[in-house]
Amino acid sequence: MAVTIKDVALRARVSIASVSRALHGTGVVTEKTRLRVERAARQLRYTPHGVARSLITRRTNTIGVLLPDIYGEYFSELIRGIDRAARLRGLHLLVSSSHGDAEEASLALRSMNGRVDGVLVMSPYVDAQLLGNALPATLPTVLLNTPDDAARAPAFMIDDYGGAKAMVEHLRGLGHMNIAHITGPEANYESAERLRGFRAALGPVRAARALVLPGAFTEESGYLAGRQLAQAAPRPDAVFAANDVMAIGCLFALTEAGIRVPEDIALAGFDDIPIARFVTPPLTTVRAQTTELGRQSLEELARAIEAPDSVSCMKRTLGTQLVVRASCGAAALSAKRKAGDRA
Amino acid sequence: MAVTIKDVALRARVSIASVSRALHGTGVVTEKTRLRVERAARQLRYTPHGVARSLITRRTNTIGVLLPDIYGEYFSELIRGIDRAARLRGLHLLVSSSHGDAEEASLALRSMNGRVDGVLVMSPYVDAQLLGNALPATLPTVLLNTPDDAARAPAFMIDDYGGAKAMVEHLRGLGHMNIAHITGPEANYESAERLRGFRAALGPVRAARALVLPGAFTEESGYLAGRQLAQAAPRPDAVFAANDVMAIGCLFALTEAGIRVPEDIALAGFDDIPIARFVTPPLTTVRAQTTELGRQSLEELARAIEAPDSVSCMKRTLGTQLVVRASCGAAALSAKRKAGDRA
DNA sequence: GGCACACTGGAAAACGTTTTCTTACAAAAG
DNA sequence: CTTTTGTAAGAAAACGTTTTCCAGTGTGCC
Repeated sequence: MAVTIKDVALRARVSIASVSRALHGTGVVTEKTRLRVERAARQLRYTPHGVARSLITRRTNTIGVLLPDIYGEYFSELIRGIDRAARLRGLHLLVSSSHGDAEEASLALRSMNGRVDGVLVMSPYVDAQLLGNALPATLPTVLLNTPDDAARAPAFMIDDYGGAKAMVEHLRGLGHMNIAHITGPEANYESAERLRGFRAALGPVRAARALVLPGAFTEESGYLAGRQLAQAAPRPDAVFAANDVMAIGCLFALTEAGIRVPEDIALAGFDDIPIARFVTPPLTTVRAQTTELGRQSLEELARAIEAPDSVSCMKRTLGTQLVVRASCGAAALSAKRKAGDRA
Repeated sequence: MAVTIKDVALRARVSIASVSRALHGTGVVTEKTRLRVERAARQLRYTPHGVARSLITRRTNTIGVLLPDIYGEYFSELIRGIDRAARLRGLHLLVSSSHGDAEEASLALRSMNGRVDGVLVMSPYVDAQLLGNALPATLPTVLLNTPDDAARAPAFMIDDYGGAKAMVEHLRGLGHMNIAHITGPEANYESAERLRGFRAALGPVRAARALVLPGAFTEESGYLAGRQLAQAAPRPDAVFAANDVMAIGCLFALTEAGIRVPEDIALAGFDDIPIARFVTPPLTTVRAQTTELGRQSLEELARAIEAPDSVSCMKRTLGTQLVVRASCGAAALSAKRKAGDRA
């Protein structure tokens, strides 16, 4: 049986109230009793029972994090941002991932009820509407990259559309005429937005003719798409993959097939994961502020928890940045950038 | 104010006890009252308060995960293994990372007290002894890759020593005489074990002469080591990096310096992260069963929670596997393997 | 020396559940 | 018709804390 506050009180020969006061620093206690309590607590190795504590204080110091997946560098970066900000505020993270459908996500959300002070929800597959029913209206919530029309919670987004558009425009500016696209998973919101940006940059006519290969945000799917590209006739002169890991998988398939990047075909990705600059050739990509997205959304959530009244339901879109490296064939520019890039 | 069981009881005109019985399926209730309760619960959107629930049931269905870091593909893989197994068992994950010193880790552990049913601790920097004081003796614990002499908890390890030794022996077998090593962080247990394996494979004389470059398990540190290697005279004919991301950083630096891999210098890593096979040339590495490590340790913890008496303090070492790809220069063998590798 | 006052520490309520114990009621058996 | 048995539902205890309220003690002032 674990040692409770009662045991400490018994040993220190004081009431449990005094133990609480002495250990927690709150309330006034005599120096003498404080020492007695502290000694007893130390001897018994007493640690307050977190659950009992939060039941009465109505604070768990924990925030729930609902993610579609947890796998790969992208989520690693995101969680890092969340984790850092949480640590800074003394908050813990209750994570829950792999939520294919609304049913599962809803269940996970319900089971978090009363165990967290707020939730951070990233649900690119499921509309926020459906999730709404799962969580009590009072629970502070912040959405990440989640399609939500009737925003009833603050939401943070990456400018998937704008980033993709800018990248494709950049490729066009380099003289590439025939640009292919490797998409993300079908029902994914971000994936759809990036595809939309791709199409917008091409214009309706070219977009209709463009080669669009289905991917799944995985190295494997990028590799398979790369193999298809290697055999395509006519072969596109540029490929824009919806994320970096697919771009890297694709790069490998192309290299394997003897197709040179960027000489024979230009390549670009999205996200700027850390490894992107370390592949050969270094990957031109769209920098999404993934860590920052995690950080900001947690900060906003923390604010919402502190002051539930001032919740603003604002929607904030984080801008992206074109990162030109060698893989797109903008050689001169790339060389110049690269020097500063690692400084 | 959130809706509680009392509100449901009031609305359904039954006692709170009946509400609990009706909703939870336990105990006997009349069909009529069950329906009444269910209707009331639905109308009020009642969700049980997790904290209150676990206070009385003495079950949180949550396990604490203490990691030194959360960043990068390695941890991503590890967490994936843990997460999957946890999901299968209906367990939640309370993660806590970035624990440089024993103080921090100890604090994190204490704050988990009473909020988790057990803890999974990976602490390659801090001896388990020091951690011991932080957690109540009764709390089920499983250690991962943590140095622990007086094992008082089940422990799972990767065979860092054996894997490194096998790899270096492989490199020697290919005819490489002068093999360099890029280490992990200084105080890290796994890093030390891999270095030990490296030295053992070389033998004392060669080991003393070998070039050992300090790294930090990051792409950046691998890149910097690669730059040093490029300028080293005499240049080693093989490099064994203590993990894959450093190997990839190193590969980039070498390529950048016009040094060909594997023609001019052979390269090998450790971990077999997913991206390893997609760099050019594909990376020869030691496959550590990272996901499996996560899975097995969680399963063991779950067992320990179910049956606290049968806790065996066993120490289990997961074997590694040599994955020969092109980067080490074993071209013929590599080609053969590669075909099956992706099948 | 007596009274007010400051201050310390204890008793008890509260948090939202689950579960045990008890009660009430109905049906069956004598 | 009375007693027993069985079942359903309510009352209350329990989980381990924090915190409010109150009592008791000692000190300072008149």
